[in-house]
Amino acid sequence: MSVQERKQRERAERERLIVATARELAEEQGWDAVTTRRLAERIEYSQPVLYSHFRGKREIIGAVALQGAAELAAELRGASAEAGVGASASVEGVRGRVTALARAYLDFAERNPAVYDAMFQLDGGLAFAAEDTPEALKDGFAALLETLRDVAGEDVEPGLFTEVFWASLHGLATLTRAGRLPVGDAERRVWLLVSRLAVV
Amino acid sequence: MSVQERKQRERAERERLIVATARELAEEQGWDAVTTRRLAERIEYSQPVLYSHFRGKREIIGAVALQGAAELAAELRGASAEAGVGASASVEGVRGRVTALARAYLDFAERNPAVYDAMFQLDGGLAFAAEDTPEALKDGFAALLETLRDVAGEDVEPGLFTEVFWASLHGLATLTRAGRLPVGDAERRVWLLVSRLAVV
DNA sequence: CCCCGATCCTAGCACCGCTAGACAATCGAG
DNA sequence: CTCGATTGTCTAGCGGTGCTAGGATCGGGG
Repeated sequence: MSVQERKQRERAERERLIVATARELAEEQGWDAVTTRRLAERIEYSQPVLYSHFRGKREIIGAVALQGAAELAAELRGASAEAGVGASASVEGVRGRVTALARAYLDFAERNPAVYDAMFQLDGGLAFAAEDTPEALKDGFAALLETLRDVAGEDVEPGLFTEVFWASLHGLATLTRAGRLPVGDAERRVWLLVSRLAVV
Repeated sequence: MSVQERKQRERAERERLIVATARELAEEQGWDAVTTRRLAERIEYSQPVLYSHFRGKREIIGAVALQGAAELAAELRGASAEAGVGASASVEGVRGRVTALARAYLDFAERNPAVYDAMFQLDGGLAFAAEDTPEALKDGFAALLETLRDVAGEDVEPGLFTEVFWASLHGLATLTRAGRLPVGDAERRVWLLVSRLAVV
């Protein structure tokens, strides 16, 4: 049955190709340019093969979103850990980790605008805050929670605090990218957000 | 020249009808359902008539967005003023006004999801944070600023503070409406945001 | 070796935003 | 009052979209 295994491998490889190509195309020219025709042409197959892997365009967007969520979670953990070496429990140490976390989040959104759109602006058909939420999304939230739980304050649930902090970051990310906020003051906005919301 | 004036009035009336119908249709069935064909059918004209009033669909979305911005600004001022009667300069008074402002903002987004999308999620072809930003949008920001300037704190520019506060509200609004946040805790999130960000 | 099932593509559906050009209604001049 | 010009509106169509039915083709198993 080795031949079937090979086919399965090739099929999985092609699926990765589809997702990667969709992401590339979206980052290059925006999601509007990601049509099933163009996508099919780039992977050098006809349109219908897309539908043998995904139920439709929404599911392709969803796949990109999932991939992005995993990357975002990893980057958030990396940034927090890197900022946490040395003075870990001190006031400056904790605040430094939170600042690094916020910066990493906004940085990700700026460097991967199309992926960020797939995750939060477009309809990728993904469930949130429900029991059938994909693991990668829950893990992204968890990555935030791990650092933010230390600055939620005595009287506030860490989960609730994380939601609010996340929403603030999300607002900054989207409004900045849409040109709704002046570009120069990004760092000052992060400082303000962290210094007010985080309790150390 | 009364006949020309009448025609001009009728034309302006039809333009209002287009915008109002687009808004209705969007609130009823979402912006995806607002196609030029359906919109034309509802106003009982043919498609090309739309293009004699607007450059394209984007401009129609933009018109709905502007209308929404004016309404939002009015509601924000109303909520702040209503909460400000009586104890205006006290600590509880100021915080009450800010809380009312935040609630009014989130309430507007929840009651008018399609209009909110037109303002901030969709491309209505509107400029932001630039010199040619439409008056209604600048006025919306000003409505926030009027109340928030009192809680920015000594060391923080009111404009910067308003940007951050606004971004937080925007994040809460969009994530809530996309089902990305649990529905029950909205009030607690507002309380947390106000009590941490606002300095009294 | 040949058949049959899996795999892929061609062709097409209904819809989209938008526009050219035909047609009708209305206005102003003689 | 008539007639040409202007204004306004509609029909029809273009190139594009997401998606799918049905036929061709290719390769493994009996």
